[in-house]
Amino acid sequence: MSAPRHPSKPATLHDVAREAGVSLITASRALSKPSLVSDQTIARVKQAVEATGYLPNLLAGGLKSRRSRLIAGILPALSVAQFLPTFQSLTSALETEGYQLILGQSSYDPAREERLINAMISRRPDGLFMTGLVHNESARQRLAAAGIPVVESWDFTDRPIDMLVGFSHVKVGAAIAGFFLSKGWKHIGVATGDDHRARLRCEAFQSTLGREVPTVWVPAPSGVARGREALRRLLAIAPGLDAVYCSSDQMAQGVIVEAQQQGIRVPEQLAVCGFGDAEHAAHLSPSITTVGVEGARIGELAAQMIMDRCEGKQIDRPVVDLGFRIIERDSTRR
Amino acid sequence: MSAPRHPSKPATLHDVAREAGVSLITASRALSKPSLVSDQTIARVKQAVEATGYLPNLLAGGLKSRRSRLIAGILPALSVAQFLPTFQSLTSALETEGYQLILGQSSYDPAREERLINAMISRRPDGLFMTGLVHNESARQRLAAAGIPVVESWDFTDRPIDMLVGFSHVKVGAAIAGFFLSKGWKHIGVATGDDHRARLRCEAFQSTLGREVPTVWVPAPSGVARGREALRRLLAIAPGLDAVYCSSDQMAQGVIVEAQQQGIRVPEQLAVCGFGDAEHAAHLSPSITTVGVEGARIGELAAQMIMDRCEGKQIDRPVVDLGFRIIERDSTRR
DNA sequence: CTGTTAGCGCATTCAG
DNA sequence: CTGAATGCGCTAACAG
Repeated sequence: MSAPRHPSKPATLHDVAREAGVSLITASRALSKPSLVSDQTIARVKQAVEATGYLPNLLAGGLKSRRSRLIAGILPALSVAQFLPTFQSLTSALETEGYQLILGQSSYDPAREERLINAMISRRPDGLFMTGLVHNESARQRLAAAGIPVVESWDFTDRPIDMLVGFSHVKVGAAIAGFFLSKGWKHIGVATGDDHRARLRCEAFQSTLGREVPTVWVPAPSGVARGREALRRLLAIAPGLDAVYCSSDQMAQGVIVEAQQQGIRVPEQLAVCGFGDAEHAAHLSPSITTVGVEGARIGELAAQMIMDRCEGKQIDRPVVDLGFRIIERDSTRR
Repeated sequence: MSAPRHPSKPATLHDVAREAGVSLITASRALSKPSLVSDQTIARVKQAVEATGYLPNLLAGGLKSRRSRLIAGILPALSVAQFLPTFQSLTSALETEGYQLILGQSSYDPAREERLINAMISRRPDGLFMTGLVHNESARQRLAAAGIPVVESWDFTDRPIDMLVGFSHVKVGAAIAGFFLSKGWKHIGVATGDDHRARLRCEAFQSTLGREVPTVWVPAPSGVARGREALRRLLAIAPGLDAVYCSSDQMAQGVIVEAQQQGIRVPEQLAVCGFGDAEHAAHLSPSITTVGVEGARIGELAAQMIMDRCEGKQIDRPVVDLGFRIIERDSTRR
């Protein structure tokens, strides 16, 4: 059995000040604005910190200073590999400056997303990072009203709530279609997740092709198993298929495995293109043609923009289009 | 250019109370302890909340109530796929009860881990979730002194700081060795990450085999590219290799790809076993033999244990060994 | 069921 | 360079 523990109350700045023989505020300054305090006093205070085992209470400090040094970060789900580099670099960049990330998962559900945004605002974060755009109007207004820096990402619009770092999925879809057209492939299919951004790419892909092509939708987040399933379903409706665009590299991998399993040679008989340039894409056999996106850079830039704004700086380019590039590898070279 | 925004100050509970014509505390209770307030008053307060656009300030509430409803969660890096199901379920379970997770990345660095733990404690979280055990003695004491529920995970010891949900990597290593021995393979090699838990498995693997075997270490986190590199290095030092244990399924996949590339048939000429039962492991060709671990369950259970303790409940089983199982698939069937 | 009082731990005034 | 007073927004404790 494990019982609740009732430890002695943690030391407060008050205890430190008493131990050091200085006033509360001097202790406070010694720790957070040392330039205002004599070296001697700083030394005494630091010693008192050691002696008492003091750790500051950032909640209390934040209440008065209105700076929580907390940044909210919302993504659909941690299991979506695409966003990991973004959140990894975002979290790292924040940590080095003493900020921490509060994580929220919206599960691709707009209602949950709105509840989550409200819950986050209630924590008075100094900023908020959103994967995707906020479409819900009342959530947009709440965020605007909160008056904190907000970075939307992984998508594009000229009118973000506040700031944006991303790229256009419409352009991605069109570029992939252009690539497919340049190859002269005739029997094209699509295996795609059903989330908003994948839909944008898919629609642009088809409208650039100038026609509808056989398409299989799978629930996001799409994985290897979904990719295998998708190819089976695609072949059932389009037996002569010779090229597939997949909404993620995980799906693409599933499609490739399923093809090989069925004795269909990739790329000779079936060309496959993914999206996201996942870690493994370059190292499989065949290596996967995909769309490279600067996921880590998104997190880095967003962290910088949010923190700069927290320092009161102006942001020269509040809307950044990082673009993308098609990375041709073996899965489409024949 | 994007300038700092200066919005009208957000509504406080004070504003709500005035709008509703009740006292501050009544408004507070109407929102957080409705059973103590008449339905009529609740209705008036809720209306006032709508009218003012009020969102509670959980920082302020937490300061007084000593309940931040914040849980700290520390992992080596978000890019380590193994821990994703754990953090996904942890975050979800917490969110449904109004708790949020503060994320920290320790980068497999003990010094960073300690700084991170201190930074987290400064936020006065109601609980802390650790991936792995806390080995640093001063960090252990800090955590014990903080008096909050702490769950260590993804490893095993009889003497955790507070609570534990995990399994023994020593037993895993021994079990894999037993599996390899039962197969009668003679020319065994190891491709492993250099992190603490992978080391434990590797040592137990070799000591159960009763001898040292050719081993290639790669820096954690290990990925597909590292797996390919590892097999090349292994073959250089052990040309007759016929079975490899890999410390992750990503590594295993890399080993398999590299083998196929070199014309080595898996499993006929080279048996490959991974660890973690990643999503893709079952769906590749060949499917990957691996060690299944209840990653999502770890997060779920940990969330429950932490939240129960926050409610003052006793935890019947503060140390839970979830075990593991070897999942034999095609990559070792010959 | 409702209200009054007090204070969580700290940082921001203002004053020496 | 140091200090005293004040209050951030909210809830616990006690009273009606």
